[in-house]
Amino acid sequence: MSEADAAGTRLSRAWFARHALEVAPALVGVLLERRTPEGTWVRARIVETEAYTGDDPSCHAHRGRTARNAPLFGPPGHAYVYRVYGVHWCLNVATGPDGEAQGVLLRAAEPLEGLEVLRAQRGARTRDRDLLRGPGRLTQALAVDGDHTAADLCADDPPVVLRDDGARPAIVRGPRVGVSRAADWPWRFHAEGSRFVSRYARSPHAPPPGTDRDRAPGQ
DNA sequence: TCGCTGATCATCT
DNA sequence: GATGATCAGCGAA
Repeated sequence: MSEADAAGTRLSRAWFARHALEVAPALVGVLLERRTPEGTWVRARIVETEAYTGDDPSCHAHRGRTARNAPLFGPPGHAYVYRVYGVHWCLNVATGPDGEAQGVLLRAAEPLEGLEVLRAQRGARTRDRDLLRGPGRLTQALAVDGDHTAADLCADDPPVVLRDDGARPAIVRGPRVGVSRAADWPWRFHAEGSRFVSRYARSPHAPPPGTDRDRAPGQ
């Protein structure tokens, strides 16, 4: 299947120029596509996302703009890729108005096409369920790394294509995974019943549930 | 399937 | 110098 054969419409910059809490659930069910160097396509359906904003103590941009987090400030629709634990990469998409720090982390996806390509990246023995289950696994399988930060995903030939084919899975909302601050904010969204959603793990550094002093604003 | 542990380094204080 | 928006591998249940 070529890009021209793909059903649905690519997500526009205007689509991303909304609040992260609106974009994050809307991204669940969206197609995530990556063209290999050989010209074949890998396709997956996003099943899990998390929202981050500058008001949020766990957001990288909470303390202001730095060289690393600059892509989070926009323009919307640009990638923010960062290294975590010195080992893995995480892929975000900037959202909200240009100049405001907001983004959505892509945490997990269900592989649809090009499974052999994903296995080549992740290891031949990797179970299908684990190919894209988790933000670090997702970037490894799709060969996304720091070279892609600040890339415009709404451009003509982006490294990663986001496409809406009309799928509207039921969405579950809950606390985010692995964050040590604002751990109780229900800013994680995932497809109900999906086997490809990452396992929920509260950060070992997070305070006990219910003790966060900051409450999620307006939610 | 769950819980635990070490790996490993860019970024920021 | 401390700290993670994580993962693989292991043993236990």
